[in-house]
Amino acid sequence: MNSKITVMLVDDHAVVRAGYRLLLSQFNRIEVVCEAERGEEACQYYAESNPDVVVMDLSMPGIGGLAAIRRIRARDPEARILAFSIHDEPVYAERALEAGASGYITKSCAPEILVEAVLAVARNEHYIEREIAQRLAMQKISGHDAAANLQTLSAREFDVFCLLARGRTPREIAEELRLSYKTTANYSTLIKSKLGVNTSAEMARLALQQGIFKD
Amino acid sequence: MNSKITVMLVDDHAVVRAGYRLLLSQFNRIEVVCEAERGEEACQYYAESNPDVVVMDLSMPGIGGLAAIRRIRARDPEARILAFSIHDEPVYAERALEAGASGYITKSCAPEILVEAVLAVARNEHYIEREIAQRLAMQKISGHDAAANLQTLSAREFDVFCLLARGRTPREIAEELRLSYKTTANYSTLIKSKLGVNTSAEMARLALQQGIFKD
DNA sequence: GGCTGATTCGGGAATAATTCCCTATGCCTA
DNA sequence: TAGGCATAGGGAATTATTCCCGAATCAGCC
Repeated sequence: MNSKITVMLVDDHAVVRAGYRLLLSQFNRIEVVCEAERGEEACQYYAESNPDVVVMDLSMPGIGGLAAIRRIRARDPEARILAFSIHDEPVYAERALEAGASGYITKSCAPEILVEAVLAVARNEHYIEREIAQRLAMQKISGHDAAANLQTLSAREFDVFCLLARGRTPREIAEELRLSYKTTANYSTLIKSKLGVNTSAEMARLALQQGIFKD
Repeated sequence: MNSKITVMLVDDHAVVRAGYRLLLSQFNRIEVVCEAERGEEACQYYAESNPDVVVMDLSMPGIGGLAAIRRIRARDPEARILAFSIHDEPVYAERALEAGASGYITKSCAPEILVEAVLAVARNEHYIEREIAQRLAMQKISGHDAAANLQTLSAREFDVFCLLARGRTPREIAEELRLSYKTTANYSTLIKSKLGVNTSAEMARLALQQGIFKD
């Protein structure tokens, strides 16, 4: 394999894409052969241009980056995809790798890291940004994944969860459910710990993501 | 003025900055003379290198892009600043222009638009991305109510609001924005009172309703 | 029946967060 | 140049949160 590493860029921001293209093109072992700005396009173009490496942004309109990763990998289990995201929360890396990405780096990284990661993924290696990898490892030990853990809530816990997510305070909930304020306060702590969140704002977002409320 | 247009890039993502530099450097009328990765740096470097145009990302740690715009304009009312943001919600454009930016474009735009905008701002013109301008205009006409309370927040208050709504605690926000924990705690109370909410969960729902986050 | 385990409910006490009030600085405008 | 905001934070009283604990209830199951 003496030929160049061919790369497809997937990012909904055209300027950003143009920047990466220039950045990668400085290395003559790398050639950007294709760009896509949405997940659907990425799947289609992948089949056509069959690049060695896909550099995939995760947050895009339409089917997101994760779905695109899954779809590409379903058709070609050998596909090597580098997730390139603005999010430095380990949960995003987790999802990307589960979906079939070979690597995960954030846009906060140094330019060299992007190149390094592309080369690593092209060599069929995994590449996860150092800091994220560490935080992921820490989480694995204490193990929590909020959405999955929603199911672990008991009936009563779920009642309290809904009200907390809707913006009620433990005091108000106690009155509404005719419980002691101590009870709801204790539930609040317990629920947060079960879901692996720190604030009621996170509960609200979780509830909305899970479609527990209509608005 | 036959000389080049000098540009300072401000963005906390090093890769992204490197990409823009390459992108802009393709046009020989433009020269990137300076980069900064935080608002504080931007203010300092502006005074030193005195560029024709500042391309400023809005979301950065420390003093955000808005504060940096304000600070630079306070010292040099002639400063020409192009806000360059990932947010396509009109409220962000509004705030940037209020702060003294001459233009507002998003990272979703085509590469040519960035160059076009830089050139326009250098000519002392205003440049607002078409779609954003239209949506801003529509909002002005229909005089939005729900967002009315949000508009009463000051720039800094809005920063803190966004982070609270995203589930950060005042402690975390203090660290992120390099403020005293007392300050963010006080802001938290003030914001809740201004918005007429009691909990961070309500803030999260408000923010989602207003489309301040996409997920 | 009696045993086990989960769920529900709440008290006590230490710790942390929230709130209200106040100060101080810088900047902007009248 | 005085007044008004926006910003930043200290002090102190009040509340909330958290962790640890005990008790009742109810289920299923030898």
